[in-house]
Amino acid sequence: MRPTVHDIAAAAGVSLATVDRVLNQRPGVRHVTREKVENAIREIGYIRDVAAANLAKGRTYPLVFILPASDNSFMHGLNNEVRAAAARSSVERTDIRTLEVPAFDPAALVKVLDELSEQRPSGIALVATDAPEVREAVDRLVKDGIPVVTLVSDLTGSQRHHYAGVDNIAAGRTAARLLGRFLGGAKGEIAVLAGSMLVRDHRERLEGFVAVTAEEFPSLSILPVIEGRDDPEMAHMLVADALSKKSGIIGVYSLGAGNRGLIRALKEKAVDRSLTVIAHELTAHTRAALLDGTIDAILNQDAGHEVRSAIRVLKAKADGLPVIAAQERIRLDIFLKDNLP
Amino acid sequence: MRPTVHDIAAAAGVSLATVDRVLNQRPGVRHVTREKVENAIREIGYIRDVAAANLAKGRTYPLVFILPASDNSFMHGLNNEVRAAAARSSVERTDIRTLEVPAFDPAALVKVLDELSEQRPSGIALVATDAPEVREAVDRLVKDGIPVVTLVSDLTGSQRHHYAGVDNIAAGRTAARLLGRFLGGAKGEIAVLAGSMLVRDHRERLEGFVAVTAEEFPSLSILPVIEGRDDPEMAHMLVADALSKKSGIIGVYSLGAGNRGLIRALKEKAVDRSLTVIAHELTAHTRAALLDGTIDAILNQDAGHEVRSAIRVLKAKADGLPVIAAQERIRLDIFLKDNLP
DNA sequence: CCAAATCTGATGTACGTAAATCAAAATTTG
DNA sequence: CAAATTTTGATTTACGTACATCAGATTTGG
Repeated sequence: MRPTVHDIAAAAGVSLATVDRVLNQRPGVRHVTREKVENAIREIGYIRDVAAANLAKGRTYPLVFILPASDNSFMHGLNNEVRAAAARSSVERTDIRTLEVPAFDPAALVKVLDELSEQRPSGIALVATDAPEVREAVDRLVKDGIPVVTLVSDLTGSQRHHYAGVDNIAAGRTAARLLGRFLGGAKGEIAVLAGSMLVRDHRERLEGFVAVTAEEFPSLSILPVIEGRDDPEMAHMLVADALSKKSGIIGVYSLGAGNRGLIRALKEKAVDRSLTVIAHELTAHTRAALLDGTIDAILNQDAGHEVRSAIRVLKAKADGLPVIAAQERIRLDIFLKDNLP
Repeated sequence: MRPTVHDIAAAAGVSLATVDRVLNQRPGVRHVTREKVENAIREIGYIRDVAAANLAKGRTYPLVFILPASDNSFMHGLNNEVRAAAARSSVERTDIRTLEVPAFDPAALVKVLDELSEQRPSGIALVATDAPEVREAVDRLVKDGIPVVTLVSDLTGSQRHHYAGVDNIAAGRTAARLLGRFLGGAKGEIAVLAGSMLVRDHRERLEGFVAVTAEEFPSLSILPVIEGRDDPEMAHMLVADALSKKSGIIGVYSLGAGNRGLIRALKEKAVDRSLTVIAHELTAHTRAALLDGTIDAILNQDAGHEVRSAIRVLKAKADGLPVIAAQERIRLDIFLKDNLP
């Protein structure tokens, strides 16, 4: 049988009330007594029954998700997953609130973060915009003892407790190797479509992609990055233009959102050419394009896993509990035609 | 606030005791009264607080994992993950026992399953051997109300509640497409190394592999399957032999275990040839081979996820709770050099 | 219509922890 | 050394559910 608070009291030779004071760091316990209790806890290997504790406390975990107000499939999907998690709130004792902030706007994000520090939620998950002032705001929250996890896009150098997202450098490298291998040593140009070089995840994907292409596939040359702002219309225009002008393009890497426009451009301009195309994020559009052969592979991060992982980690941190690292690692999904979910 | 049993009692105009009798399907409630209570439950949207219920019951979930006594890295890994889960037992209220049965031995498996039906554990997870008598034994357990999930290898046609493993046909198809694309239209022979055609997962992988190769890469011809019994020594011998005799081999698909032997054979016999190799299961050996270029891609199923998923599902089924389907889907990991964990 | 059988209500205890109250003991301070 | 202060103990209630007991009510069969 698992030891209880009573066992601690007996082992330490103190009363239940004192054990409670120590466990919940309430004042009114002499240093020596506190140590006696702490030793007893260690010796008998007591683990707090979180379920019982939460029941007694009537505890819920107020969590806040801060998402960018971007109008693309991926962010919609992410939003849906947060909503789905919120629907499970009563069972999971969470109370999830979503805040939308303008995309690519560090100041707005900082403002929201600072306001949250007043309300002291049990935890905060945010899609980070990579800027020094955001880093500082996050560090302030962490210093205040509020668990913070970054979602999808990390904030390197900050004190955030955890990052629930994929390794974007690895993603870019993987894309490069897939593209290189699929092209089988052919010589030609590669077009790269990104959202914006101002977001860290896109920069990292590009970095990885360029590195592996240069190292291992020297016959491929990467054209200057096309920045489509994750906007289908813009992506369509820019890609169509590039395909018209450059006849040497044999491959495309789309590392951001706005793939709807890319796919349209490919269908218009490249029916006769056999381009090899790798894109990010599995959506209805990219899925169809993968199935009809317009796209050759899709790299994906599972928004549902990211959201659930963020919640698990935030709850664990709020309770000072350990997390299962392997479980919280967000994997890069590689989809070919054959292994679509 | 979330409704409680008291709210049901008030809403239905009955006593707490009657509500309890209905909720826990105890006898002594007239049909009309039962319906009144059930309606109230539905109307106020009552959800049982599982944590409180488990606390009151002092409930633990005795779970049994039945694993084949195979001496390969994957099964060792699976075993370790079960042990790791068992170590978390006190926190998760589980009581996990592992039973080892001889591999590929339906009779032994059936015997164990039938014995378990006496002990009535909260749930059973098994690596299924594909045979009619096993199917029947599983169906008997399910009929008895014991939750059963298959692990790694499914038991199609049985009544098992869930399968915690990858889609092996999709895995085979994916391997074929990767291999075909990596080979870029070259003409030649493909060697396939399997454990045994008596296990369903291997059969399915082969089936998927053959289908896609035939459909989409007609320039590749698949040699008769080499059955290495998941044994490194045997695999080494057979593969070395094949490589010596067949100079037309340009690719290898290893769909089972025993990759240690395969890798050794490749290093001995194919240093001068540029073979494209795809293997299953990420182990220390295959990882090293991927990094040094001996293997080009690894398809993997994450044993840790499979075990944790099986536990979650078994607990949920034992409580009659729903599962998050997307969360329990075991994904096929594709590893290249660049996205290794 | 009455006894027997069946159903329902009222009540109390338990699970492991949190949190509060009040009394008693120990310690510190003047 | 007494008073003030701090520390500790004892006890109670609560969280939401499970489960048992016993008394009272209702229904059923003869």
